[in-house]
Amino acid sequence: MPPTRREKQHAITREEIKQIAWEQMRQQGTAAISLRGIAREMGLTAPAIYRYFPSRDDIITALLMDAYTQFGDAMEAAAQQPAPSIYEQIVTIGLAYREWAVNNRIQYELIFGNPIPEYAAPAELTLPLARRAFVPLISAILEAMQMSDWQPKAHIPTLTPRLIDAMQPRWTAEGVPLEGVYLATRFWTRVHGMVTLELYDHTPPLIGDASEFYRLEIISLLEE
Amino acid sequence: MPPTRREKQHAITREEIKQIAWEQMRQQGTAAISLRGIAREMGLTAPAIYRYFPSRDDIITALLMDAYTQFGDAMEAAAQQPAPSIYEQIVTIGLAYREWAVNNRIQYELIFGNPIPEYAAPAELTLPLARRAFVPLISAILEAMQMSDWQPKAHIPTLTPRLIDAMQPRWTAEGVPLEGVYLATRFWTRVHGMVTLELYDHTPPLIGDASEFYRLEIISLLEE
DNA sequence: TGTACATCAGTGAACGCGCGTTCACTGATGTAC
DNA sequence: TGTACATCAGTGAACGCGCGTTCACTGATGTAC
Repeated sequence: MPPTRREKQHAITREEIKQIAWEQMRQQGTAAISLRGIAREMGLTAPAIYRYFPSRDDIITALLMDAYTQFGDAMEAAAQQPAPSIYEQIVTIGLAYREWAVNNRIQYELIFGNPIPEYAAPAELTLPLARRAFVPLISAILEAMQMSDWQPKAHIPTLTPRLIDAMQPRWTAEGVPLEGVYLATRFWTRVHGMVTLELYDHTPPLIGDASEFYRLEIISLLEE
Repeated sequence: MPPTRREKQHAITREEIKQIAWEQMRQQGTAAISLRGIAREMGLTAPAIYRYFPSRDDIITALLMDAYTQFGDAMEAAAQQPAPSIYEQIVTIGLAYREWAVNNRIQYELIFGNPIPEYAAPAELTLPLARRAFVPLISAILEAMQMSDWQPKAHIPTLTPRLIDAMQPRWTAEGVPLEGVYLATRFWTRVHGMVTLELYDHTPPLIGDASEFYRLEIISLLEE
């Protein structure tokens, strides 16, 4: 059956609550979300919010899931952009990662920044969304590794026995080559470092143009 | 004049307040520091704390300055360790960076993590300490760059006009080569990415042994 | 088309809690003679 | 060495604020006949 007018209105108000919650986080940090504050902003009393969310923590969970979904959408869209080579496709994904983070700062912070005190995300809801968001990057890297003429292959350090022992139990069942995991982790840690230091305004004073620095680094990441 | 007994006791209690504040942050996140909570933990009433700090924000500032000082000490100690080559000295500093962060998680979080809502660090106090902490790394990199046979030189991407334009106004007065700034920023962003993702438990599930992964990356960072 | 009833959005008061800060005070510790 | 006084640590009550959540309720909107 189609949604009734009441159901539509309900969905609209839910959306409005989430938008105001994001605005609060934007202004005061992710931990500053407050149910009473949202109600105040909407011209409602606090208990009214309970018509739309069973508790404050459920609002946070909804925001987190939306953030992951949007992030995953952005990654998938980047992976689907036509690229002349798998090499350039990885660059596209890398650039899209920063692009999304810069344009959705607070969402990025909620996902990867400090956890909110007293709040624990329900893994069964967020983990699948988190996995989905990283699939495009990982499969692009795995695909690239299968090409015999791909440069970076030579630059992956020889994995030490100690690291192999630590990685093996996690990945043999999945049938993923350890070098692929290593490379994906390398990619992610570098990208994440640049993005967070840019968002928290640590690198811009150093290099002025964080976007251009990022671009050069992403390219050189694959030329190594 | 030497400190009196009262002054000594005063300093001890100040120290105790800071220790309990760290413990609070450790358990609930950096934003969870509470003056009343500290007093409660010490078996005092809240106003008693005002004998030792003029306000809650001054406690945070004291913690932040201690954190920067300890961080700087660790960096300087690493730079002073004898190393067979400047290359290995940079590796030592890189390893010391992670070592300090892992052993002083909450201090690292306070310095580089989400800002605390409603709190702004007084730049005139923290900035000099922040600068000092990065001097050892930057001078090591600059020193290494002057060696004609140093490998990484070839792997710094050619800086684009756009990036040069953005960097130049910040550094020409200092007399520092832009490639050095680029390389130091690269080093820091990579190190920071690995460390934060390890601390927030994002990479350990992927690679099992974050310490070993870090070591390989630091080495390959300089071999590139 | 009009009426009777159920559903739902939102209110207002209250609960119990925690927060940073101010203020007038008590009582112990240290200092000067 | 003993006394008078100043200094300082810490108390207890209060201020005004904000928080999430529960509860009995009003009044509007939608539904069934």
